[in-house]
Amino acid sequence: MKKLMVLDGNSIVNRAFYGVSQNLTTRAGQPTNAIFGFLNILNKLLEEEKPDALCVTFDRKAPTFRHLAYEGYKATRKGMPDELASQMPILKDVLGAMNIPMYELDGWEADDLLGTISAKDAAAGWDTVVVTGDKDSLQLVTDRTTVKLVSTRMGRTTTRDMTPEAFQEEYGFAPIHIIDLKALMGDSSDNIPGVKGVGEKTAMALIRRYGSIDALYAAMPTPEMAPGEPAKPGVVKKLAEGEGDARMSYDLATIRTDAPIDFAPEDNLRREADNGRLYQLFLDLEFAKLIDKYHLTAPQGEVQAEAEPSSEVTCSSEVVTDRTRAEELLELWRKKDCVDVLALPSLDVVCVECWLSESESHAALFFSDKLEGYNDFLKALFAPDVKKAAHGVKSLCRALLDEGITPGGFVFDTEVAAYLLAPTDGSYDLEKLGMTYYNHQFAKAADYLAEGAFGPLADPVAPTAALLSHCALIGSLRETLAARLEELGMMKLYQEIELPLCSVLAEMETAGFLIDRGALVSFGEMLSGRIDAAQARIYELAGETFNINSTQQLGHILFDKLGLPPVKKTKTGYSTNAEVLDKLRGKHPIIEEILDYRQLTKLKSTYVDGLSKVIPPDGRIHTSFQNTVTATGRLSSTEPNLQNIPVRTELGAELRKMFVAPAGKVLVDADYSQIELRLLACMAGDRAMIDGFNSGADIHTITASQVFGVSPDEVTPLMRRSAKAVNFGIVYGISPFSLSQDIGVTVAQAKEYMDKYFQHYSGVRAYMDAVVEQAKADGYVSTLFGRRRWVPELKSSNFNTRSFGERVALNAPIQGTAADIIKLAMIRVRDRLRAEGLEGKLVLQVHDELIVECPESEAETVCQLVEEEMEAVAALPVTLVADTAAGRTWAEAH
DNA sequence: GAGATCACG
DNA sequence: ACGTACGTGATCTCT
Repeated sequence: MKKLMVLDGNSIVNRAFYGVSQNLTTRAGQPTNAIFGFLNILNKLLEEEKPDALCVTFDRKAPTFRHLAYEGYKATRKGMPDELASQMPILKDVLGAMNIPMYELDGWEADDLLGTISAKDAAAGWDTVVVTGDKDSLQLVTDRTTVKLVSTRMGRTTTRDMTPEAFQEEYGFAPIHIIDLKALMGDSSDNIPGVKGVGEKTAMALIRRYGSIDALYAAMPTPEMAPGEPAKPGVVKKLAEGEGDARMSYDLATIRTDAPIDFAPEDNLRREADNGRLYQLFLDLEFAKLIDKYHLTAPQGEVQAEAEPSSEVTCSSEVVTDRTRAEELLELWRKKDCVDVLALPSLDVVCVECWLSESESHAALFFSDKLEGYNDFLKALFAPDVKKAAHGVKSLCRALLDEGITPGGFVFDTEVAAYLLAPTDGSYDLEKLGMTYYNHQFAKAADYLAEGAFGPLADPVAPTAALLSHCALIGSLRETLAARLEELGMMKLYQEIELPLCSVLAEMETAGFLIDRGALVSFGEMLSGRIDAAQARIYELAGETFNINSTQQLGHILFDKLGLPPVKKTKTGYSTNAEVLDKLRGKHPIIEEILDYRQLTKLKSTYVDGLSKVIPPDGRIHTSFQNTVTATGRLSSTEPNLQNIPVRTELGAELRKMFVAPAGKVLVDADYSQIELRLLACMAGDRAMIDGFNSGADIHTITASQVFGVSPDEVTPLMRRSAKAVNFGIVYGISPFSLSQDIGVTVAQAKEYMDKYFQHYSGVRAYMDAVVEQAKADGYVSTLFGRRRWVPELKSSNFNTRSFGERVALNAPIQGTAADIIKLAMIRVRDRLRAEGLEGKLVLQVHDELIVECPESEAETVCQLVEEEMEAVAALPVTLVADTAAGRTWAEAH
């Protein structure tokens, strides 16, 4: 039996577009991710299926005759984003060059073409494999036609073969009856109305039972029949009223098999690609790897020379062992706009590449043990008068500061640039960026980072080659990423915030935060005593010993042995988290003990023991600030995390007394008051909320008074608490359910609070709707400073994923703008401290809070300076307010 | 390595 | 009818 594979072109290209990194582009900025993804999927399918024939269908536009039948049909489908649209003609060129037939027809959708093709195949005695990401096509499944469902998750493509058996297994009825199912439940994405009031559950049950709507309506009761058949009376009523809708929906949901196309399966037999044309296209698309994979060769003649300009580039390199030569090179570099620098974290080895002309580059390597006066060389290279690009400027600055060198002159950071362009990608190794942006596999950094890679016993050839190629890659990325930042309007954010922040962060890390080791130790001893006591009481109450840290064992004791009612389940068993235990409070004395034990062990292991491990001899804890991690633009803090030191409970807050200033100095703590809520007011342009803030009173009380319609002095603590929960929830894209959980009221009450809230803050409601709509159209959201977050989840067909996308779209601009603002404040505070010759230095940032350590004599000046700079970052309809205080310990200053 | 829990804004 | 708040990092258990 011969087999034809037909691809639903639009569906597959969409999967590819949203499944492959948004940042795959050519050097010129033409996006190529959808094409790349499409070809990968195609290759995988060909290997899997080995079909005799192959073709692709594309949509043209919504069918006009259906518009006449039902006006709303397809009206809700949005056009594709520009980044995808620009790839479509190129993709069609590529498929053309691969000699793969394409079918598209004005007024006909891919579905109908797929239906027509599989029908004609079957008539000709062929088998068909329909490949699509769209479940609509499942009705085509027959003994002759398999539908291969493609899904792309996190760059990985998975497929599922739907045969009649597999379909029956999953749905409980035959594939053709999916039409009947849709006739009842409708399909909002295709504007098929279905029967009003009948959802998926009801429809599935009915179709499983009756098979089709014809059979269902044939079984509908006459008035004299007993109630309860074929469904509950309410449903019967809806079915009866909706019969017209059901019949019309049935027609709308039916895929046609009579599209007027000339099609014969044998016209689509696999053919060799047009080598020359495909080579040129892949070259233009910068798909070097695919050229290899398809064994394409350059066409003969002039094209070849033009196609490989890189062959004319000369790269030379040298190992510098002589001071005079080093000086000579430094002098050359001082005249350049930018040189690319790659330094090992140890600073033992440095590679600098410099373009001498358009076609000639030169790299110089420096080894600490081969160049005399190496430290002076580093000092000169990293001075402000040599303009440099590097990958990970913050870490490099930190390493230099630790060597006593004050660095400057960084004009580009490829890591930070790549992060701004794709803040959800997670990591930005040079090797990975080489693949993302140039589709080329570079050597691994591990080759030169390995212990002793350049040691006396090692063969330096491989690590040196890797080092040189990465250094050159920094140069290429610098241009590619700069063009992209410019194009997306992020250059200012990059140059004025992210890049200067690198050295500020490095200084903060180097400064560190002094900790009172003695106090920490005795706090730990106290905790140990209380933990032992709590543990003994728990064993006593449980009647046996067990590992309290194991949720599994704890769940067994609580719910099986002691018979307490399980409140919630997790994937792996009973849930025993604080929320659950809180609900069980009073039901058994062991609960209180466990909560207590949890708090104590958390403090001991994460904080006392955790922090003790990272206190160096100088007594100062040096955290690492991560500036390329969060999706929103915030910083994070690791090894240790100083951004989650306890404060909310009395015992936990004890820890903040151990973060101290040295003798003669104090800590100045400044935090933004309600910055996210203020930003929400500004970005939404909500008059009521703006006025609320500008009145200077407490925002939660104001909100409560407006929402509950009482004067501010009549607001009860409960009213304020509810208003506060709504205020916070709004920023996260809350639902009434979660709000009700949070403040312990019914869902209905929570909904009422939210309705009232939106009545009074109508601008906030309008803003929330607008921001989500905009995000759906653009594929991203942005902050006031232009930082972007891509939100591909909004396109998901999965309700939960899509809802998550909506909440992200609401939250990211607010959280991200706050992050932009405090970053700018950090730069200005550092610059002012320096300009005014003060000794004070930043030691910590905790999202909306800055901590400066300074001499007692500077305390007042620094308080004022920090407050001024933090408040002056942005002039907005609601003024930014920062509260400051000074103290000997963090607890005292906060 | 994944999942559960809990510390922070 | 769904499933239920955004962003992080560290520690512990268990497979």
